Amino acid sequence: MRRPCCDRDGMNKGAWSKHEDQKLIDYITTHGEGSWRSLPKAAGLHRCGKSCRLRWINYLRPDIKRGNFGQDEEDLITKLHALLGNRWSLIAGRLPGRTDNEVKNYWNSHLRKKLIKLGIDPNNHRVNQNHGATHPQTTHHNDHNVISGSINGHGTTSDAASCLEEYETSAAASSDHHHLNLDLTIAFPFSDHYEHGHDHRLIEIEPQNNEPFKAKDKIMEVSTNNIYTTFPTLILFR
DNA sequence: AATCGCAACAACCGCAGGGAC
DNA sequence: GGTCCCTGCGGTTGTTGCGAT
Repeated sequence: MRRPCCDRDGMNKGAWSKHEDQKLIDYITTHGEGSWRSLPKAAGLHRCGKSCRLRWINYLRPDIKRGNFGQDEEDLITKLHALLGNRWSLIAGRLPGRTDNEVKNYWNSHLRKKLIKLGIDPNNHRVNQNHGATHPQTTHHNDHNVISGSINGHGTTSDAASCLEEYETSAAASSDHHHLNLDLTIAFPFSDHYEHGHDHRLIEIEPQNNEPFKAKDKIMEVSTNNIYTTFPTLILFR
C-alpha cells in the first residue's frame, strides 16, 4: 500500500495566500529547491510537499513568464504537439519561462479549439474529412488526408520509406524569434537502427542550439504504421 | 442588480520512473 | 531482485472571473 504523499489532516488546500507564498519563497531562497516532502514542515507551511512543489514550479519561480502567449509561442506549441503529443513538460521545455501546466492549460482552453475551428483534429493534427474549412497552407495528402506543409518534393510522396529517406534533414522551424529555441533536427539513423522486415524505426531528435534532450527523450520509436501520421504532421507548420 | 453559463486558470490526484538501500 | 521513497508528469477537478441575459 502506497503511503499518502503527506498527512492530510490539518493541511491547507485550495488557493495559496500571499503569506504562504512568501513563506515558500523565503524558504527556497535560503535553502534551495528539493526535499519537497520535508519542506512544508521546515518552512512552517501547512501544505503537502507536492502542493509546495507545484506552487513553486508553476507560479513562484522567478524565471516564470506570465501573460499571454505570443503567436510564435502558439505556433511552436502546435508544432511540438504534433511531434510529441501530450508531453507537456517536453513542450514547455522549449518555451522559456513557460511551465508544463501553463502550456497544457493553454492547449486545452485555446489551441485545441482553434485547430478544431480550422477543421484540424487536435489529437492527430489531420484535417477532418467532413470539415469545409481548410488551413491556408494545408493540402490533402493523397488518400491519407494528412496535412502537409510546403516542403519541396515531399508533399506528394506516397511511399513512407522513400519519403523518410529523403527527409534526413533539418526539418522543423527556423524562426525570426531568436529568443525561442525553435530549431530541431529530425534524423533517421537507418544504418544503425533500421532493419528491413522490422516494424519499427528510431527517430532521433536533437536540438541545434541548446542543451540536448535528456537521453530518455532523445529517441522516439515510431511504428511504420504511424509514419503517415507522424511524418507529414511534423512538417505542417514549418 | 441578480443569476446563469461558460471560459480560463489554479490546484489536486493518481501513477510511473528512478535512485537508494 | 524487492521495497521504499522522492520526484515529476499528465489528466482531471475546482474555483474564479466575466459577459450575456
